[in-house]
Amino acid sequence: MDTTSGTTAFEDWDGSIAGARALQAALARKVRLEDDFASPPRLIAGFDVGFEDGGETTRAAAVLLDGDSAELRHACVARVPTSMPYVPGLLSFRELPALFAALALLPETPDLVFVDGQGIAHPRRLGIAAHFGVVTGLPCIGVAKKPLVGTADGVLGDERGARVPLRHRGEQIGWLLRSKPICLPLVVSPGHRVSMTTAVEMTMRYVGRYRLPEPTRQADAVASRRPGAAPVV
DNA sequence: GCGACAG
DNA sequence: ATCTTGTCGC
Repeated sequence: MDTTSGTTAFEDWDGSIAGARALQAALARKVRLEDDFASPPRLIAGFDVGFEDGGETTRAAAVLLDGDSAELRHACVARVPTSMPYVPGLLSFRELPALFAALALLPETPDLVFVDGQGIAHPRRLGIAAHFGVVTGLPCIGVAKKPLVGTADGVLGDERGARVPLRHRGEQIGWLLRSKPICLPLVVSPGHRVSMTTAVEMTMRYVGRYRLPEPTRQADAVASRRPGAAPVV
């Protein structure tokens, strides 16, 4: 895949909002929800996006962590001109170009990827994590801080690891996961080549002492330029 | 028609 | 997402 143009994922897109929704519906059919990745993963990755210049520049962070120890192995940042405004439901059209640029900077291909945002927990089942997975072919999991659509199927427990299905139009599209006591639950959903059950289990597997799982937390720190973030190479 | 709405 | 200080408490 050519990750330099920044438009690779949208070759069939006519540029319209209706066209974007149609493309999502078509790509959603290519999402695979069966586990299909090296398990246990040897190398995992985290992706997140931030902005500069009042939004004119999109900054994407990609980090690589050891799949066993969760130790940080690599961190990089890519910058691309922002090409679209934020439209609820069409986030991937705004942020994917930067994510592809960041992916191209990684020295190795991860076995499993965590993206900040929804997987299939989306109106047309193609949140940014699912879109990224289908286009790159990489196993992906979406970890969002709040839901876009869907309602909790039951009452979420207070203890660490408690989870409840997130449903939409009669089907489970993800989970509400209490990764840490007292904190608001995370919204976890499969993106591509990962099952519903494995999506939550892998997420909890990499949750340390913070609300976000390490891959996403590290990428978030780099993308948001927080002090203490991993030095970018 | 009204309200909601990942980042 | 981003703009921003202090403050309360598991």
